[in-house]
Amino acid sequence: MSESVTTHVTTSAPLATIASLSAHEGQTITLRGWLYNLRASGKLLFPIFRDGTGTIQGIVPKAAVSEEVFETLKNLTLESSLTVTGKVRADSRAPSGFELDVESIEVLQRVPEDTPFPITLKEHGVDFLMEHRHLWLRTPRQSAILRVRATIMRAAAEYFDTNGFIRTDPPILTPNACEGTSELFEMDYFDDDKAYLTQSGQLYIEATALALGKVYSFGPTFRAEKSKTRRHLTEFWMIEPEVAFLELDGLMNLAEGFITHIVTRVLESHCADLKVIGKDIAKLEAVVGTFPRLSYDEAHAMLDEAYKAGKIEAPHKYGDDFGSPDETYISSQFDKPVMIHRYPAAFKAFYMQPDPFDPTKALCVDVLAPEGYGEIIGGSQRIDSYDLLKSRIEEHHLPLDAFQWYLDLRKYGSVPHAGFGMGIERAVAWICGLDHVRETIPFARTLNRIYP
RNA sequence: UCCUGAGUAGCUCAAUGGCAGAGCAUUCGGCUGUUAACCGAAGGGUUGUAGGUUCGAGUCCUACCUCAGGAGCCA
Repeated sequence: MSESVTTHVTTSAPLATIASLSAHEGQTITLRGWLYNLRASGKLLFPIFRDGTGTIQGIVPKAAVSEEVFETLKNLTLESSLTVTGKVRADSRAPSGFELDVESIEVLQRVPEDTPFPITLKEHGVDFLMEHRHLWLRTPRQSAILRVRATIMRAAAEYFDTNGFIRTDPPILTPNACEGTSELFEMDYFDDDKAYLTQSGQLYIEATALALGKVYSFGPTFRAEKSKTRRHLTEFWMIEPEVAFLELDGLMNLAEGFITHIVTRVLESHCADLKVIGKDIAKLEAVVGTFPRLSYDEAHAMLDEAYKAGKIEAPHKYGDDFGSPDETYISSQFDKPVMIHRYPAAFKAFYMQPDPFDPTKALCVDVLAPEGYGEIIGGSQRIDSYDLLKSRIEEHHLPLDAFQWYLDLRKYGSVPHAGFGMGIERAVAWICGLDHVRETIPFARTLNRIYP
């Protein structure tokens, strides 16, 4: 069983973090963290410590420390918590450029031998790793991903905050099934009522946009889709701007500036993390700038040519939505995100404004991430006519009384307005170059897993 | 919901229908510059579950369970 935790620290050396060690060269400092790995070569030990900011290798020659310190470290188990004091020394042999000449160590909690830390440095299967997600998070790659995620979320909010947007978060609990109940999580809401977890705050932020002009929301959303792919979670985070007096072209400019800002921020401070994760930084550097814009018709023509040239297996039928292989082909033709606009209105959401030049098309845009990561942004200009919106609600057999408040927005000073939503996890998967969105969030919720 | 694949030691995987194996992890021993260290040794098994075929099943058959990848749908 586990030994007791002691928190007293007997050293007088100043505390430091591993990420800041370059500023402490030649100094004796104390780190608080965990034992990440331990190699031994007779009377010389090479413990690797981690503290959440990085890892550092310690050097422990038997002759240089007390018998107690040497024996304690020699027999220490992986992921035991500790404080370690030593002198920071530059060393060209070290991956980070620095090593720690250990002077003393204090163990807070020693991991028992009979229950060793389950995540080893060797490979593991997906099921095992997800079952131990709470411990998997400690590995350098997973920690790096979460640091990049935090920057992406901060940069996303920052872009709107510094451009005159007001954050107005919509409710998580919603009263009615807006677009069909099959993909909604349902729950009891007192007495005889039902409530549903939100699958998008869009309708609500249309209301706040008409109150405040430029708004955005940022929070978790839920979809009970029985999707089992590398791009799907049942709970994911979405950031959604909504702007009064904005039309489709302006919306595409907004999306372009938004993504460019996020990528720029990640490149500014996460090259080391991206290297640990294994992402090709050059591919991210190519993203900054203007993005190609294709109409649905142009994208269809591109797929048509690709099929005739034998580059894709199945032909794309004009009038149908693009499938996953179609999107992958289109995005592979560019090294930047691609914006595809003006899809046929027939398979798009009821609230999308028709194109005045071709009412069979909707004024909408999807942004496809490079490298086959699929749709990261979906947005549109919204219908601003009361009569048109009402008839669309009826055509889609949606309950009119549930949308009365939404129709009110077209009754009291309606204006053109537009917005989009970006799924954070897909953006993180693309920017980090991950195989699956389950690694982009601390605890992924998927079709088959809700533990831990 | 549909299609495909996989379940064997704590983990990752081997094993023509014929003795249950390896690497890593753990424990013990060795090694003063290791980078997933290395070398030697030990312990560790209800082969996903239930039935069936067979002299004999991890292996073949049936059903079920779990997981993974994909399709559809979506961010």
